[in-house]
Amino acid sequence: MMTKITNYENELKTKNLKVTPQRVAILKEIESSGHISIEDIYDRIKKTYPSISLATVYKNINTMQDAHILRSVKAPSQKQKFELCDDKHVHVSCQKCGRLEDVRLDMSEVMKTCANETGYDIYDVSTIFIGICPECKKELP
Amino acid sequence: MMTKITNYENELKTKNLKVTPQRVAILKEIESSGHISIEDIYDRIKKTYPSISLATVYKNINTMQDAHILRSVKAPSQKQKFELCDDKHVHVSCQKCGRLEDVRLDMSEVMKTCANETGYDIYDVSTIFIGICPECKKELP
DNA sequence: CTCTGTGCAAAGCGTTTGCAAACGA
DNA sequence: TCGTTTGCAAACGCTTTGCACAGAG
Repeated sequence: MMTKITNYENELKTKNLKVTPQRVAILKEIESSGHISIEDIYDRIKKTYPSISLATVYKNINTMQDAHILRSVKAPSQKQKFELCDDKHVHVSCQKCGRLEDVRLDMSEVMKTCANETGYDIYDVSTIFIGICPECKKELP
Repeated sequence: MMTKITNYENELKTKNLKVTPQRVAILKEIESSGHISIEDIYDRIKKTYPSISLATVYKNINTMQDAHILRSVKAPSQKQKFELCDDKHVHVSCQKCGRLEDVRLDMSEVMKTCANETGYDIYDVSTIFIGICPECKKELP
């Protein structure tokens, strides 16, 4: 079975990016959390890699976004978070507690409809459902 | 026929917000443009209302967002923009030229599916399709 | 009259940049 | 070795805040 490290290495090499411990650490944090903010990535990596700089995290997030390895998710009134591009899913955000969850929901039909209506070539879609999660519902009047 | 001004007044009064010329001007700019950034709102209003302050625009955008009169739209690698909450539509963004367009596309079925799968009460959805617009397609290899 | 909203200037914060040293290929 | 990446510190730009005054209800 292929290890994750090897996958990250291939992913980076394919895009002509060098494989550095910082980049691998960032990708590991993003994968293990699903979606995570820059500050949280930095805080977590610093525990095992104290010399890493916040600027390095920023630079790498930008580089890897440009290379379509990562993408950003932004729920209303929350920090930008990042996730791996190969995760095909939508998001649901609780307006009350702020949690952000992944939902396996196929958007390919809607993408086709949008392409037909607009004449655009559609190759991605970012979807965030806004609502109240089951836990918060219990606590409401 | 009811004027727009009256609508804005009612909208604000219903939410216990005072009707000020600044707020009405902001709402007018957002409505006429569909979606617009804070800086653009400020620049346009200043032409007819030179004394308005950027801080006032920020404060009002936040207040009216909290009151669910406005909502924000954020396409990847672009500034936050704002639109009226009563506009039910999705967005399509061209990755090449950056334009953002509205698309009348009904998401209510997808919202139901999401609610069923997650147990959330879903009351809104933010959708941005990413692609290449017809004009930019012509210029590509 | 009272409380909310406005304008200004300053502070705050997240993000980017420039540069020399370190590192990957 | 050569081009890329890192870390640091300073700079930047967007957003928020505090306060005195003005304005809406």
